[in-house]
Amino acid sequence: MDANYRPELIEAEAQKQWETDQAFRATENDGRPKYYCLSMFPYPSGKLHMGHVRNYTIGDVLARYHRMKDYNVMQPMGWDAFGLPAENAAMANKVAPAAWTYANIDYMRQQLKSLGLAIDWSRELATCKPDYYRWEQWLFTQLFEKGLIYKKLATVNWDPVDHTVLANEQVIDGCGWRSGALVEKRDIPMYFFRITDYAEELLAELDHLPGWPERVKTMQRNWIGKSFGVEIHFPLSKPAGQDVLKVFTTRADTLFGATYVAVAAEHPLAQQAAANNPQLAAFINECKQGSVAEADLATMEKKGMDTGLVAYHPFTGEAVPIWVANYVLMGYGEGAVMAVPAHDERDFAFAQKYGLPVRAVIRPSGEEKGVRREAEKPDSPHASLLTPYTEYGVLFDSGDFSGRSSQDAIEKIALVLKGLGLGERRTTFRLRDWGISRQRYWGCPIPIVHCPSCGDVPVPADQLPVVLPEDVVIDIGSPLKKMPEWSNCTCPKCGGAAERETDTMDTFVESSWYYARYACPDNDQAMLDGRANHWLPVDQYIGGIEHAILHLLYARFFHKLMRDVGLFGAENIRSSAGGPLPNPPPGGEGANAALRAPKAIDEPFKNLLTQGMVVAETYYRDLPDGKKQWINPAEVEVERDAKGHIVAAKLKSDGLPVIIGGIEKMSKSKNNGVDPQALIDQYGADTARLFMMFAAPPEQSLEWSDAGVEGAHRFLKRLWKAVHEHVAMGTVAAYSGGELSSAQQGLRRQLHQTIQKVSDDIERRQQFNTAIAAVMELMNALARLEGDDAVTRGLRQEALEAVALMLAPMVPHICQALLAELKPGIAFNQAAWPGADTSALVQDEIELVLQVNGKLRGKLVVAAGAAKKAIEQTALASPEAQKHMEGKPAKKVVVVPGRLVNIVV
RNA sequence: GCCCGGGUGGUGGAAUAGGUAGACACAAGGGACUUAAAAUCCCUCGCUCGCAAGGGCGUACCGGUUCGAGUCCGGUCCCGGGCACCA
Repeated sequence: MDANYRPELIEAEAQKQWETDQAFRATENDGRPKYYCLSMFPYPSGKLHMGHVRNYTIGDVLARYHRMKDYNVMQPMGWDAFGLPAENAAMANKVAPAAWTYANIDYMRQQLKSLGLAIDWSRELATCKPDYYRWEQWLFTQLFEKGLIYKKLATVNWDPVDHTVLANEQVIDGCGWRSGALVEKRDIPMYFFRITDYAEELLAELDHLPGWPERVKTMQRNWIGKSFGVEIHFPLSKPAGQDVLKVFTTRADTLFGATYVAVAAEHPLAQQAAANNPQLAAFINECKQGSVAEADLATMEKKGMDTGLVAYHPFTGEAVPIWVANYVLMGYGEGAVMAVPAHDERDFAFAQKYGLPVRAVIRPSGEEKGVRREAEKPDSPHASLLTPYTEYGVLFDSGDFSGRSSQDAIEKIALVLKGLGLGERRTTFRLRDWGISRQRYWGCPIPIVHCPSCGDVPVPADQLPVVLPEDVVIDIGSPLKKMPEWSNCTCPKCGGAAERETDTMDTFVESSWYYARYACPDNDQAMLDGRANHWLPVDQYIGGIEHAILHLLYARFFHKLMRDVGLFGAENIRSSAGGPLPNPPPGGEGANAALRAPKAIDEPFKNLLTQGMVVAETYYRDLPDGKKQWINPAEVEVERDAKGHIVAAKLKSDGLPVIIGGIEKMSKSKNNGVDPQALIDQYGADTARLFMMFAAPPEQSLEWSDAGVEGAHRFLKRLWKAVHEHVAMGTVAAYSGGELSSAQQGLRRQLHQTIQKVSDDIERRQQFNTAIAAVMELMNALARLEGDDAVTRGLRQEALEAVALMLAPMVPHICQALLAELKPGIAFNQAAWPGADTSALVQDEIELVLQVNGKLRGKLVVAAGAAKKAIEQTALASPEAQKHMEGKPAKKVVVVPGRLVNIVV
């Protein structure tokens, strides 16, 4: 055995062996229980970043741990290969997106391999390859036939200079990132998935996902946003051209406080009023400026204008003005809201700004009386209302409904409105249908042919895939729209001249089903086969918390779509290409979960671990053109104050100051990434893995610092040295029984406690930093164990074997090498996880904490099985207790078994 | 703006069901070894009063519940994630 730890040698050797042995290949015909461990696949952006290293190490620890626990583990890897960055890179470097992407994949695959991940590479897939997206197109045509996909107008960011649609991230302060032009909203036709048909099920199934973090489920619930409200019709006068103006509200109890109605700029009423009102037309035009992102809409200044039209209150018949407001969105509900300034923050601010009346109709209910400000008293003049009262309460000034509670009034008002034909109860969802059309090139072509006589015709299965041409030149806009040789075709239905759809799909579509395709990536006859039934659901999914809503919701939705197309049924073993579909379930798509397949197949991810982000300090300098030059932390030297806080920073190369930009997620745009390759090259993969797992628990965000890496590396060196020194004295069998001194007994107890803790930390808590800390403590204790007698050496052998096994999921290369020295001939990949010897855990005396009035005053040693009463006596008699009780009698004595005694005087 | 998290020593973090706050590391300081340095090993290390023994304070801030609160409840501030075309 080499006296020195040489990661570059042992890692290369171990990886080579795993590759020749095909050690991580997963097969279905295996008697053991399956464990499908999946980390979110990477976008091939160029090289791995720290977030990847963290994500894949976490996944690998869990995969390797379960492998040692005798599960049939499948851990695949692939590439989320379509997307915007490839087009940007193409423009910047004059390379085709495909070539750029494939080169990145090759580089990053080699990087992943150098991390020593237990991946079954035979299942690798890339979403930009026709043999993958072909099935996405096939599913699209199936859903299209079933009516689960439809076309409608949707609003996008339009760059009027570049004549192109911009992604939200390409809009900076309302302007196009390249052209700098003021962005406009524009309506274009797009295809939509009817995710709202599944809203009920997507919501309800969250209650059956105990393996998901509560916060993710909460976020999804809020996103789906089921709300019970009332649709209210405000009658219109004849010139308005319509009979009623429909609004939706969850607060029908405030109806008598409605003092105006606000409609979206795109609302037909607004359009109509603008026809002979140039000022209004100008305002509506102004509303068209800016991005479509909700964060921008919600934070912009609330503006509005009176249309001059009025609607009539459904109960009082009073005329209320109709305003156009930029905060009302056409896409939500009816594109119109009733405004109740007295009981809604936003309406209140708007009314204040434009001098609209405020009419209070809800006051706090009895028990809360007197808590509220004077201004909210029912008899105070409305003008003095300082803040709106937005809680539920009791109605007043509300006709027959006065005196009712809010909840009661909502029911009653809905009922009366219904009787009048002026509204009814309605359940709505915040969730909107998923628009998937993208006016971009580097994505999966939408398999639709536009025929002048047949309309939108899905491409038949035998003509799939619609292949995306890869040899193209990119400038602004999609080249597909300028390639008649690609888009001209014949109609599959009538054979006449037709044109292909030139939009591609949202890249979230590819990532919504890749987890299933890993089961059978080689099947060229069907999207999925029986192997998907074997492996699904994913037992453990690991990925960034930033995917908590969109990706995870879309993947859940797709799972249900695939189920309802019959891909998980018994019949899915036959070719699904071109085959007949099972009948759609009766009564709509979302309504009949009970009629469907067993629960297990309703959700794709059984357990979810959301890792926090890897963040780092950012630094920049302002450039003369107003832009920022971001500087990598590696090029910056920081100055700290006496307390260690960063006070100033300067560039190493010129010594001049740079601006500290705060801590942010590592990203290319902020140039604050730390290249993991340098770390791996210098210290080896095991050090990188160990540091990543030790620095923070997986769910927390991890602030990067180079300093800790050294420590991780030193620990591995100490571990290597400890094994080397032990092995150099000759082989010895692990301790298996016999008399032990109390120090030996103590060490052996710690060893088996550590085994217990590490198992629990990895399996249940998924908190690897404390598992590693426990092993470090054990190693520190082992270093203090003196003696070279046979028993001590046997004990050391037992401990070192266990340490090598316990650390194997985190640092597999070194553990394989150490185990080979400790137990020559052992097959590392068949090594089993160690079990704790419970007989070693027994203690006959335990230490308790002694408190007087909740303050720590001393310690007590009592027999392990001592009765509460006896412990109480011992505690009261102890000198520490006597001293701090100052002669006063004990009012109460709290004994927490195994923990503490608290004497209250 | 809305939804979801987080805030503990100089730093990363620990405290798992309300029960010893600071495990394990990093950095720093001191020492040993060395001609010297690196490496390695040993010691100190929340703040504060005290020669010491031993006190007091302390988990962003304010208040509450409890014998006991980093942990639970109410409010405030700050930081991060998401907001439907970044992935």
